[in-house]
Amino acid sequence: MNEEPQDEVDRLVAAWRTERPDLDVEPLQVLSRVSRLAKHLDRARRAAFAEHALEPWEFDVLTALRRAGKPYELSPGALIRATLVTSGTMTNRIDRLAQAGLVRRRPDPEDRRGVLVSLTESGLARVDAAFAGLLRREHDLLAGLPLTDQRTLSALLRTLLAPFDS
Amino acid sequence: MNEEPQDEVDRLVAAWRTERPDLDVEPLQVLSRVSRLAKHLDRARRAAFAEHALEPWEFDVLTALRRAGKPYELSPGALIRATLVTSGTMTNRIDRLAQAGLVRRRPDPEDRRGVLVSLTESGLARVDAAFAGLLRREHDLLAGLPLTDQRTLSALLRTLLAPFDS
DNA sequence: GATATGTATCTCGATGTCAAGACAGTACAA
DNA sequence: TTGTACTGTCTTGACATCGAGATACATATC
Repeated sequence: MNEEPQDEVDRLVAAWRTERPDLDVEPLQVLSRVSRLAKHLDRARRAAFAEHALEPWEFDVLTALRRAGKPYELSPGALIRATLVTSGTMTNRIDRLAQAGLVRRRPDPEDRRGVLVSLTESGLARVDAAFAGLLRREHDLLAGLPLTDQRTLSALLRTLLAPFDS
Repeated sequence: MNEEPQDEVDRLVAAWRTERPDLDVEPLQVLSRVSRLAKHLDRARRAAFAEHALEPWEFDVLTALRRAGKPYELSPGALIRATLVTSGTMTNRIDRLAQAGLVRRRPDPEDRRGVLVSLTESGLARVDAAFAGLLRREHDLLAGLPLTDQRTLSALLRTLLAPFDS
């Protein structure tokens, strides 16, 4: 009845079942794996971006602008919603990206409280190169999973994610 | 052929397909969802622990010790491997947990380079209470997913995770 | 038993993040 | 048109993390 552990979470769950047999630790099977996998993915992404001299936080902001399409321009507020960081963090990020010449800021002509942030030529080139590299790496990470399984997986994850994004 | 977007990742993927139709962005369907879900989970965990006056990083260390079973004692190296942080971070965490009276340090009698960290009475009580609370919350987060789907999901995630943990 | 290599932990400086709050401008209702 | 609540952005201070390097001890090889 007891399977061989195949990853750290199997070992973690087995340990809890020994220590706290009174608790239902089934949720960990899913959620601990999500957290641990995300941590590993962060590291892999960091390595992928290093080839293009980009930090993950820089990439996050630049891709949000890139996805917006021409003229690659969004407000700080829109960037905050896209990246799930606080406003203080975003101000700081935009400052440093502007200093690096990857984005530029201009006042929003329609709202005098507002600002608009856009990609520079250099920012556009860098994010396009880094994104292609990232996709190659991510493709390799998923190589062990048939496409039908990937589809199943993303559908199940979507169900969990939807309540947060609504 | 185009489905309605149901979460942020659906929108993100659709945007990429418009902007970069030359790239295969299928990997994002899985991996972006993992990252985004992990970010939301971090927030939910933070809220759950706040009820027990614990930070997530404190919980991570305390549960690793708790899972080890009596006498709830591990080396800093073992804690590093369990939590995926660097040695400098772990030293700092142990310092603060010791100061808070939740763990204690003693020299390893078998290796004079080493140290052993163990839960105090107070640390044990706190981690047990917080863990039970966390499981309740995580159970609720998964309530929308039938158990068979949860099993499918964890099996697929395990496949992705196994290479990292080997 | 001397030397070289490896392991365990800690120290230190730099950095990115968050939370709370300040401030300017907008929207809406009385 | 005046007040009130709200929105968008930025500032500040505290803090957890990382990476590189230092130190002490252990292990292997000759």
